[in-house]
Formats: sequence, C-alpha cells, structure tokens
Amino acid sequence: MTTIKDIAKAAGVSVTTVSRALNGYSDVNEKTRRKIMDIAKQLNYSPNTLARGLVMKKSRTIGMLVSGMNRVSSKDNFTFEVLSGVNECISERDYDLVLFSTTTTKQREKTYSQLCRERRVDGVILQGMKIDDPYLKEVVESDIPCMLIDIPISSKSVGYVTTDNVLGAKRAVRHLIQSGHKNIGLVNGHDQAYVSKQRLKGYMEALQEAGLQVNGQYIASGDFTEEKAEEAGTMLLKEHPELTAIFCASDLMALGVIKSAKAVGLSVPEQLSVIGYDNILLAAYSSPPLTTIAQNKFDLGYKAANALIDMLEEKSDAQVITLETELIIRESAK
Amino acid sequence: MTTIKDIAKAAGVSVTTVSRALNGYSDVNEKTRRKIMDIAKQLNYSPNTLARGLVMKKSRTIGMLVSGMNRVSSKDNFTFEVLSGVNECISERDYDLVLFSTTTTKQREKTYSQLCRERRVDGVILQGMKIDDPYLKEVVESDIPCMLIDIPISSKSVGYVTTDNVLGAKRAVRHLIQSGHKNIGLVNGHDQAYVSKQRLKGYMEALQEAGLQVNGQYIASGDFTEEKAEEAGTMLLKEHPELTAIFCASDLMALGVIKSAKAVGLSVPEQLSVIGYDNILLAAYSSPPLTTIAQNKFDLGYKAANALIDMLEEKSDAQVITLETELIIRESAK
DNA sequence: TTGAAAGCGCTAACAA
DNA sequence: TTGTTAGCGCTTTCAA
Repeated sequence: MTTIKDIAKAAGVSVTTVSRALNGYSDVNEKTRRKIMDIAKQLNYSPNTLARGLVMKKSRTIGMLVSGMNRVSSKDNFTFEVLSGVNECISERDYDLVLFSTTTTKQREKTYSQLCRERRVDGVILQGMKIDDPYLKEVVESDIPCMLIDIPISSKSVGYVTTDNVLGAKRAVRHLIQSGHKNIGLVNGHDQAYVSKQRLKGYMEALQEAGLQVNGQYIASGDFTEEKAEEAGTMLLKEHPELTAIFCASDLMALGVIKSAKAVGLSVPEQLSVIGYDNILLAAYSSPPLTTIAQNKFDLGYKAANALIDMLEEKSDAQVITLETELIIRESAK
Repeated sequence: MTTIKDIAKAAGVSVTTVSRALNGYSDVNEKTRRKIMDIAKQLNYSPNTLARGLVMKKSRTIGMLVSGMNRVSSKDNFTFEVLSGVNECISERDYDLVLFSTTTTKQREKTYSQLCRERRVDGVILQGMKIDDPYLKEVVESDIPCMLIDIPISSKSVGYVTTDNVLGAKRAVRHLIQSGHKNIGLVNGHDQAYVSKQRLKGYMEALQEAGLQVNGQYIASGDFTEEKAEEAGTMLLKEHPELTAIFCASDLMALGVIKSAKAVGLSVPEQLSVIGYDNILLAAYSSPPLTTIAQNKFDLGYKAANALIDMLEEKSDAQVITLETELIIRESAK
C-alpha cells in the first residue's frame, strides 16, 4: 500500500512537500505539485485516514445511533428514511457515516461517550431514543457535538431537529372538526417519546379552540405499535360508541385502530374517521388509504446532518430546527 | 482525553505494561493489572481505535456499499432490512459498520478500492449493484475481502449470498399452473440484475416441466419499478387478452401490474392472478394482499456479514451461500 | 514480569 | 519554496 513516503522517494522530495502538495497548499511549486500528483496517481495512492485522523484529531466521521434497528422493527421505514437523509448530506459534505446500534446487550455495556470516543467520531446523530434512555443524559453531559431527532434537548453542543408536532396534531383534529366531528378520540404513543406529549397538546388545543370539551376517557395509549393500538381502539369503540373519529399519533397505530373498527363492525370512513401521523409508506397502500399528517423524514435526517457539520466546522452554534407538516387527505376520514 | 500514557504515569509503570494489561495479555502481574484497570476506569479511558488501527493494520470496520439509498428509493425496504441484518451481525461480533453511499456524483470519482483503502475497512459488503457497475470489476480485481449480495461472483477474496431465484420463480409459476392457468405472463426486472436472469429461467423451466409452451410475447420488462411495470402490464393485457396470470419478478412490479389490470377493467384475482416476489412490507397491506415469493432479507444481510467476518478472521474461505424462498399465499392469485 | 525504543502514516511548527 | 524534526496514541520486538 502506497504511502506519502513512497511518493516522496519517487519524486525526490520530502514527505512534507508531498503532504502539502496533496492537500492543496499554496506554498508548493507548481511543477513539483504536478510531479507529485502524477506519481501519486501512478502509484495508486490513497491517503490513510486513520493516520490523518490521529494527528489532526478529527476523523471526518459522523456516528449515528439508532435504537431498534432489528429484525422486527422494519415495519415503518421511518428510520430508514431518516438514515437516507443523513447519508445523503454526509456524503455531499465529504464525511463518513458509522452506524452504532444499540440493539444488542453487548453494546449497552459501553457508555455513550465510550462508543463515540473509541471511534473518534466528530459528532453524533441520535434517532429513536426514548426520553428516559440512559444514553440521553450522557449526551448532554458530554461535550461531543450532537444533533437529536425529535428530542428537544439543547445546549452549547447539542441541538435537535423535529417537526411542529403540536401544530401537526392540531391540523389533523381541526380537519376532523371541520368535517363535523364532535366526539374525537386519541390513540397516542407511549410517554417515553417527546412527540407524544406534543401531539396530545395539539389534540387538546384544537378541541378547545373549537369550544369542544376534552374528555380524558377518549384518550388511550397505543404504544406506537399496531397491536397495542388495536387493543386501545377496541376498548375506546366499545366503551364510547359515540366516537365518530379517532386521531392516531402514528400511521402504524391508525392501521391498528382501523382493524379494531372492522372487528367491532364499524366501516371506515363511513362510520368512523381515522387520521394517522407520519405518512409512512404503507399509508398510501392500506385500505382505505390513510389520511395523515406527513412529515418529511428524509429532511429530518438531512437537516440534522447538515446542522451537525455546520457545528463541527464552526459555521454555527448548535441549532434547533423545526420542520413543517402537511395534511394529506386520503380516504380514511371524512 | 485519557491515553495509556496518562494511565502509565498514574500507575507508575510503562506504557507497554499498560497496553498489555488492557489487552488481557497473560504476562503481567495480577496486582499490576488490577491497579491499571482501576486507574483506567477512574480516568474514564477509551482506547483510540485510530491509533490502534494504524499500527495493527486492522480497523475492525466493515464497509457497506449500497446503491440507490436516496430520497426516492425508500419505497421498498429491501435495502433497509439487509442493512439491519448486516448491522446486527456486525455488532454481535464487535465490528463497526461504515456506510458508503454511491448516490452522489462526487463519490463516483473515487474508485472502489480508493473508497475502501481510505477508510481502511477490513472488508466490504456490496448490495444493490447492477451487474455492469464499474465498481464490480474492481471488486474482483482488488484483494479486499468482500461479500456480494445477489451477485454471483466469487474468487479467493470474494463470496456472495443470494436466494435460490430459479427455484423461487419456479414455485410461483408452478403454483399458478396448479391453479389451472395456462397462459402465464412474466414481468421481469431489468437485465442488469443477476436475479432477473435467474427468475426468467425459473419461469421457463416451470412452464416446460408442465408441458406448456414458452411464449416470448408474454414476457415484458418492468425495470423493477412500479411505473414501468404498470406500462408493461397494460401492454401485455391489451395485446394478449388470453393471459389469465402474470408472475412479476418483484412485489413493487406486481403492484404496478395490478394497477394496470384495474385500469384495463380486470379484477384481481378473479380475472387475473398476480404473483410477486420479495414479500416486501407493502405486500401484506395492498389490496388485494399479494401472493408472493418471500425471501429473508434480514438473513441475506446477516449471513453476508457473518461470512465476511469469518473470512477476515480466517475461519473460512470466501463462501457462497444460497438461501431458501417460501411461497406466501395471499389473495392476488387463485 | 517489566521497560526502552522503534515505528504505523500522517501533519505541522520551525528553520533554512 | 522546501526540508528537518517532533509527535499523534498505540502495539510490539528485544533486552533486562
């Protein structure tokens, strides 16, 4: 494997000169540079980023920590789209991406900062962490630059990107209200997600704005899974037959609620309107197709990566970014 | 950031001893070891993998090269499931995963081996490459250990994992034949995929086994996309109204064909049976739910990673692994 | 059982 | 414009 030493020898100059030439410094004779470049190409040289990282104390590497990237959880491709966005931005800006995963127990033994420091990543993006995840506390305590996705914690070295979940939920509920619904249920996600609190807030605000009473009995938890949401839906529909619409804090849960409606003998959307959240891939294909609040998952990742790199290159401080949502009207609500 | 030097100083020993203690060598006094370990923990030490990699010439890092991981392509989560499998195995065996992406033009400028050597990955997994991808030739020429997914190239340093695509396609077509179909169309993927050739072969063999004529007119290309498949389906159905079944070489294409059937006024499965391939997430949710040939995408990734690491650790030579498929009967064919 | 010293491939003061 | 030298944090002979 060719090193700058080899090039130096072949060109009859010092390694310093080679390093300078290769890195585009101005203080090297144009002739020498050309010669060095030629030889480098001839010898099929690639720089050793390990060596470079060691001396520069920068690896041009971003770590991404995703929870729940395992056999069962690929049902919504939320994670994948975020990852695609991160990947796109990172490669545009000439960084590399290393994937940490927290699926195995093995890695739980390592602390967050251990994970990061071992790999000498310049910064980290966290996605899918629960609000009570032990890693999270560490993130804030450590001074490793970090962007969180959908977790509103910020400091000198940590920022986050999220969507406007309050407004998103509001949009969904307002849409139902405008269609004449008065008794609107909510199947929310679990409490360990920040977005759950926000979406609950949006739900309540929309009702209040319209002069409707918030009824705690109409609110159930679906734990972000299809199965739990189905149970929650069944419960809600049985105990409160006056419900004509249910807003779900995720599409997957909306799918579960629709199942429960069918089981109870209600047709969607004729007898029960259902609105989801996320606009996952399945939303357009399920029957009926899901009316939902879309969020741009690719952008979530892309912007997180972009802000992180800005931060690393000192182009900006830790940023807080909020993306917009959009109501997608399909056929599950009317 | 703590280094072994700091530990050495604190423990009153040499860095050599610290290194040996930390790496579990036997030739270090138990007392000294304990002392060193304690201090390391106290100082919150993490080894610098860059430095280690530099001297060891091993990074314990696997690169994964995926093509088409971008904004539009997240429609089938094939890639994501493979990635999840790779990730799972890699973290179990205590390696790290770096993601190369070939989406941007920028990286096309770098050759495959440049990409790998710069990052000093110990091995690579390639997924989603077309058969005429320029990278592919390099893979074989270079001696970087590599596992391919769904591309049957092997050598001393490269192996692959794939499913039995001939048999898979056969299973689909046999199922149709058993249901009484005689005029069976094929919407295949593009020619740049190895699997296309295999699935075509399976299609033909199944027909021949049953004593049915292969009719070239019944075969069209859907280019692995929903849109192209819809066009192909429309063409096929208009020109050959005698077709009662179409086998599609991917689920996404099956979705397209079903659309075309609806457009032409044919109901699925009453008037046209459709079978897909892959068993992607959507398959179970589309209407009608897709009868399809399932392949275990997670395992595809997991096994590739596992074989690669075996190879790196010299537990085995480059392997060739073939996974089984399974016919999943749903409602799009009868 | 321990330490001194060399070196992995690279960058960066400093000097010339 | 170029070279000398030191050093990033680690592993590994070799010698004690």
